[in-house]
Amino acid sequence: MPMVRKFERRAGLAADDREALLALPYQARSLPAGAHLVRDGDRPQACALLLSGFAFRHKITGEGGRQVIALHVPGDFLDLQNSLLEVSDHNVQTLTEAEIAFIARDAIRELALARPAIGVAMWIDTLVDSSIFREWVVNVGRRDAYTRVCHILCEFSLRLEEVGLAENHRYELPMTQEQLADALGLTPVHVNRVLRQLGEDGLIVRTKRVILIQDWDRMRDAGDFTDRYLHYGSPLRLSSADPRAAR
Amino acid sequence: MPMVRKFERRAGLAADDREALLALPYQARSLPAGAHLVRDGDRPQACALLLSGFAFRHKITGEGGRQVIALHVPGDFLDLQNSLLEVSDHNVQTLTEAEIAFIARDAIRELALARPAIGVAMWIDTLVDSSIFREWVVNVGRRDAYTRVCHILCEFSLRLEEVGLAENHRYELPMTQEQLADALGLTPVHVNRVLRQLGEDGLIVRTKRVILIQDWDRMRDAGDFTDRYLHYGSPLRLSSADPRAAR
DNA sequence: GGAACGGTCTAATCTAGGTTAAGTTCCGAG
DNA sequence: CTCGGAACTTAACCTAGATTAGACCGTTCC
Repeated sequence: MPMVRKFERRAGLAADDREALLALPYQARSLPAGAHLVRDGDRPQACALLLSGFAFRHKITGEGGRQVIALHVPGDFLDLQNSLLEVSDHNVQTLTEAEIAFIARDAIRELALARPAIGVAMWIDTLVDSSIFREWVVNVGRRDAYTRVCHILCEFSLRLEEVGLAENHRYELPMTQEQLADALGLTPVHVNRVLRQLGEDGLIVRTKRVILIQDWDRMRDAGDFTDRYLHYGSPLRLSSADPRAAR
Repeated sequence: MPMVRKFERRAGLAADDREALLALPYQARSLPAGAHLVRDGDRPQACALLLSGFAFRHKITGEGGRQVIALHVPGDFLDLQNSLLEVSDHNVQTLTEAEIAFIARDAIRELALARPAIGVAMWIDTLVDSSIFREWVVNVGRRDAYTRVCHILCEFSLRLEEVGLAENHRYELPMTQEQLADALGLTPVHVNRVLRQLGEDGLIVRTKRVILIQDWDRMRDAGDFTDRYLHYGSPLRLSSADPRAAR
């Protein structure tokens, strides 16, 4: 399970915590593209872990505009926050066909209380999500369209590489240009213009939906991108067996 | 301590957890407006709790643009995420003169591990922060300037009321128009235009920096605002003594 | 008292990105 | 094989908000 690996890297779980995490009862289901997992206003009873495929979170404004808030790749928890907050404040939907493990809210909460190291690991997971939200606020609020598109393509490249779905900055973009536009606060027309421009500028090559970033350094600069906010590396050392926690 | 009250409302702490939370060692300091608490790239060793005054978080883009990511009111933890993530991905600064309690990173982590109910309460706190980030992505990404300004003024009204700093939708805005612009992804010039317009439309009255929302319902509609994302109300029942956690 | 300064306000002009409207390409279904 | 629909693409035009440039405060500090 990639999720367990991610937790271990980030929070350094002890063996028994690892067991407990894997012992979580879940129900796996396969869902088609576009399936709704949580709707704004719902009181969800289960929390979803993405096993394969892609999903996204979004909100709809009063005027009917849609803002995509997050993209999720395999191994991501889709809505850990719904285990602790009573009513959902946004929608979660599959982007592609996806396999999803549903874990009961209560099971998550109980595990977090019974095994604090796991609680902290899940907490960290949501903190990294937060960090990405913050970067998206910046992307959408203060970068021009060209930079913005470059930035998100860089982010996707790293995140997909992390789960083995990209190699040498080459990956299949799991979303339509319209969805991409909704993630960037732009119109599909303009996203298309920028993508064409990126091709002409020799930054990317597109064939269907696969993106190849030709020159990572130039792309990173063009996208004002650093990976700091993704919080890879530098794992914490925390576990129930940690001596510092022994009191 | 307003922070403890907030936690109790949200996570329903037991008496001994309450004690432990209050027993956290801290160092209180008074800081002038504009003081830097954390800088992007830092490895902070302490976590700050805002006792009085205001603070904000922001990021600077490569082109020098600034995006304000969050406003914090008394009782807010400013950077709980820094207790668990190694290097900070953004800046935190006081907005006004402020009293701040610094709590050692390790103390927070140890408490979260030793008293899972408190860990969960802190987790919830960061989840609510997240929810606000998400709303800000939407605000900045998909709402026009007019709606955007109304929305943030509504948010501030409720959040300030929550900590006793607003009454009848009347409060002192703790930031300059330039800072407001940076929070909204707009220019100060345009923020000024919109504020004037809001006055002309009879939605607000401004005298110096105090804002009075004259007609809350109209303002809420104009700002496409709902308070769902602030996650007030509906407390969870969780504590170390919770029978469900006893295993 | 006045100089310097940070904040507010305003008008004039400009442009990045939105809007509208088609055409095109690609598939899957029948 | 061809029909229908969704995604992509492009061009022409338009507008919300940016940019630029000052004027006009208060207030603090000589």
